[in-house]
Amino acid sequence: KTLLTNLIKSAFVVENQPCMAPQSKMPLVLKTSSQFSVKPRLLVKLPEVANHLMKVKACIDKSSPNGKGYRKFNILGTNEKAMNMTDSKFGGLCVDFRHLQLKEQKSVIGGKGSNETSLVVTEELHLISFETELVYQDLILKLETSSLPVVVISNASQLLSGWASVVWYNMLCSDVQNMTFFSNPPTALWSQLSETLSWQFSSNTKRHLDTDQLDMLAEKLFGPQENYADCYITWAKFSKENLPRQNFSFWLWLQGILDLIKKYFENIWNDGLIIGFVSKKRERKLLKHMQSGTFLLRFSESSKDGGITFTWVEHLPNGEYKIRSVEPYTKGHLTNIPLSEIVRFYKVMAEENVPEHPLLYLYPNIPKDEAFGKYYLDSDADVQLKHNKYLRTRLIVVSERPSTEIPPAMIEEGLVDDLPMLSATCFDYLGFSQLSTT
Amino acid sequence: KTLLTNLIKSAFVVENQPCMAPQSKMPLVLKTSSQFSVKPRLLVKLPEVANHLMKVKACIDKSSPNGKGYRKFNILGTNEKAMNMTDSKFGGLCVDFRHLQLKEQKSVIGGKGSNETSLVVTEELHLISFETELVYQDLILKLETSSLPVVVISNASQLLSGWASVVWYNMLCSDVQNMTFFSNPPTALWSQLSETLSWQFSSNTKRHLDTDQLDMLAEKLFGPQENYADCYITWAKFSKENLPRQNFSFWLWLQGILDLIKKYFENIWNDGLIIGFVSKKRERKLLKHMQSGTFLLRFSESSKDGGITFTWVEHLPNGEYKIRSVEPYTKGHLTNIPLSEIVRFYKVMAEENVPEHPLLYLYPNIPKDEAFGKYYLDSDADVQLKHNKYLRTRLIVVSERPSTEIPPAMIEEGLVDDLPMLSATCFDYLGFSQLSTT
DNA sequence: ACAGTTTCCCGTAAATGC
DNA sequence: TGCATTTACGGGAAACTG
Repeated sequence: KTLLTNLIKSAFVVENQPCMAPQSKMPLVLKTSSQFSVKPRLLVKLPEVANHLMKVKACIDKSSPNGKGYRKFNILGTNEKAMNMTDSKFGGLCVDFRHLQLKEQKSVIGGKGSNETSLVVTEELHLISFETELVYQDLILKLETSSLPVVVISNASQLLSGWASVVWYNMLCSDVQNMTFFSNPPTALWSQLSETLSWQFSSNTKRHLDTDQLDMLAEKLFGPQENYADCYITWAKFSKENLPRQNFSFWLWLQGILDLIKKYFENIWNDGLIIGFVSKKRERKLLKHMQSGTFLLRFSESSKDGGITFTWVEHLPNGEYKIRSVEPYTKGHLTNIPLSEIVRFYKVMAEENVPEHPLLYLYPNIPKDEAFGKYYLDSDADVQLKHNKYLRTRLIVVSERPSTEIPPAMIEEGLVDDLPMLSATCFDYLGFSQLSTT
Repeated sequence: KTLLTNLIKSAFVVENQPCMAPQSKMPLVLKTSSQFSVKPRLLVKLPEVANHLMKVKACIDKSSPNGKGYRKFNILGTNEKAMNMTDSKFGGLCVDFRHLQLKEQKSVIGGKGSNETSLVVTEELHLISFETELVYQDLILKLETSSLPVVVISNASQLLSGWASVVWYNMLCSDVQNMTFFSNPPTALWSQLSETLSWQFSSNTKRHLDTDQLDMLAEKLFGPQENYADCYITWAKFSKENLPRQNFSFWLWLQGILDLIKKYFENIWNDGLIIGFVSKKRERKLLKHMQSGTFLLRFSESSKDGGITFTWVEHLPNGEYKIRSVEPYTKGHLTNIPLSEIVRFYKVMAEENVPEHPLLYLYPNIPKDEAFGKYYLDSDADVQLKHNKYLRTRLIVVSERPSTEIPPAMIEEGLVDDLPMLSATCFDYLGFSQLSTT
C-alpha cells in the first residue's frame, strides 16, 4: 500500500515545463506580466479516479527560498483548474495551465540590497509548484510536484541572461531543486559546454556546430591549446564577464549570432554555407592558396547583436595576395537586404572606375550562384517595369577604394587574431563609401 | 449672489485637456491602458477657500452618452485629488491629474453591433468630467466641468484616425459638447480645412504649408479648379474613404508625411528646402527650363507611411530634355541614411561605366552643397581609418541604367498627373539596381 | 469569412531604486 | 553617482468577436 502511494506520488509530474510561448526555445524563463503555460500530469491511469474532480492549484515559491533579497511573486490568472483527459494526447489526466502571469509582490522590508548572497535577478531561481488531492477507493492522497527552477525577468532584454542560467543549471546540476545553485555555481568542462552550445544551434536551426567551429569557440575562451575537452570554464567567464575589449559576455555574443541567423539567414545557415566561427588567422590560412575570388562568411567577434562579414582572397599580378573583409553586416543592413542578395551583388567601387565583383567562389570552390542562387530574389520586377515611372532603387552597401593604398609591405600574416585592432594592417582600408541612387 | 455663484461655476475649467504625453501634439486622443494627464483649474482666486480642502473627482462619461454600442470606460489611478496652489504657475487652485488610465468596462449586453448609429470607435466621443465642492463663507457650491470630447483608442495604429476626429470636431463644432457630432458630421470649406492642415505642420514643425503646397492638396481633393476656397469636403472624403487607387485616406497620407518629416528630416523641412507637395505636372513645368542637374524634393503620393523622392532635369545634346525621379525613399531607407546624405551622394550607375552625379542645384538654382551642406555627416571617419581592419561600408541606394533605353519618342508631356501609372512614359526606366559593398 | 477592434509582446527608452 | 532593474509604450502581428 505504501508502495502504491509512493508510486502514485511520483507519477504526478510536470510534463511541459513553464514556458512563455508554446514552441519557445527558451523554457523556464518567465517574464512578469507576460503569459506562460505549464502542464502537470498524472502518469498513472486510474479510471476510478475520474469520478472525483482533481483540482490542481499552481503556486510559486510555496516553500519560500532564502528570504533575503529574493523577490516574491504571485501567480495571476486561472491558477486552479481541474485535471482532464482531453488535454492529454496519451490518455491519463493532466491540466494545461495557460494565460498564467507572474506579478512581483513588492515587499516593503528587506529590499534587494541585503548583505547575503546578492544574486542578480537572472540568477534567482524560483519554483512553480502544484498541489492536488487524489481520492482512490478509501484513500485520500495529497499530491505535490513542481517545475524545474525558473528564472523570472521583467524585460525581454534580460531573456538571454536568464536563459544562460537555465542552461548552466541543467547542464551541471543533478539535483532537481537546488535554489542556491548560483550562490556558488560549479565550473563546466569544455566537453560538456561544447555539446550544450552545439545543441543550442541544432535545437534552434537545422544545423549543429561542427568540430572546427567548436574549436574556434574553445580557442576564444581558453587560448590556443592542444586539446580543449578538459578545460574548465567558470559561470562568470561563460555569462557574466565581458569578453576582452568588448562589453558583452561570451554567451551574449553567441546568442546574438544565433538570433541573427534565425531572423535573417537560417536557410543559408542550414545549408552549411556559413563557416561562421573561424578565427581570422585560420581564415587566412584557408583562403590564401585558393583561387582569386574565393570567399567565406564569418561572424563578427565584436558585435553584441550579431554581425556577419565575408572575406575573400585576391592574388595580385606580382605574386602577392590580399585578404579582404567588409565591415560586418548587422540587423540594420539585413532588415533591408537579404544576405543572399548582398553576396550576389557585392561590388568594390573605385572612384571613377568600373565596379569590381570580388566574390566568385564560396570556399572551397563552389561558384557563388550555385551556392546562393536558390535564395536570390526573383527578378520579376521586369514585369513591373513598364508600370513604374520611377527609377528603381535598392539599398546597397558600398565602400570605395582610395587613390592611395597602404603599402603591401605592411601586410603581415598571422597577427594575433583575437586582437582585432592589431590585425588592422592585414587589410587595406578602402575609404568611404558613397551614397548613390538612380 | 446668483451672479457670484455663476461666476464661480464658470471659473472651474479644464486648463490642460486630457493628453497622453505632456507635450503631445495630439491631445484628446487617449489610449486604454496608457497613462494620461489632465489639469482642471479654478480661475478665480478666493483666499478663504484654501481653508477647505477641495477634492476634485475625475470621471468619464458621467452622463453616459447614447448607450447603444457605445463603449464604457472607467478611470484607473488617482482619480480623486485635492486642488493646490503649487501646480499652478499663475496662482489660484488647480489639480494636475497624472498617471490616469482608461480601462474598457466590458458589458455583456448590447455589443457594438447595434442597429443604431454604428460609429467606428474613433468617432465615438467621450467626456472626462470633474466634480468638486467649494465652501465659501456660508455658501456650499457644487462645481462641475468637463474636457472637450475625447476619442478613446486601444492601439497606436488608431491614433491618427482618432486625431482626425478631434481635429474635425474642433474645426467645425462650436458646441463644447456634441457627443453625436459624428452621427452626421458637417462638411468643411477648403478655406477652413487648408488653414487647419497648415496649422498641423506649423504646430509640429517650424514651417507651415505655403499657398502652392496647399493648392496642390486642394487639386488632389477637388481636381483642377479656379479657386478652391469655397469647395466643400466631407468628413468621409477627408478621413474615411481611400484615395483613388490607394488603400489609405487623404488624412492618413498627409499625416504619414508629417511623421516622416518629424522623424527623419525636420531640419531640412524647417529650412524650406522641400517643396514636397507638388504635382508631377507642375514639377515638370518648374524644372524643364532650368539648367541640367536642377532638382527638387517631392513627397510620394502612393505611400501610406510617407515617402520622399527627388526629381531632376537633364538636357540632352540634341536639345531634348528628360525629367527623372527616383523611387521614393521611405522610413526603411531613412533609418539607415539621412536624407541629406542621400542627396549628397546620389549617383546614377550605368553598367560598366563611371557613375554620374545628377543632382547639382536645388530648385531654383542653389548649389546642392550650399543647401544641404550644413547637415552632411562629419567625415571624421578619416581618423578611425587606421584602427579599422575592415573595408568601411555604408548603405546606399542604387539603380542601374539598362543598356537599352526607352525611345525618346515615348516621352510625352503633361500626362495626367494624378494617375501615376499613366505618367510612366515621362520617365526612362533605368533597370535594376545592384547590391554592392566593399 | 471577414473587418474592425483589441490584446499581446518585443525592443527601446525612460524611470526608478539601491 | 552609477548600475541594476523595472516600467512605459510604439509598432507589428496575432487573437478576438461579433
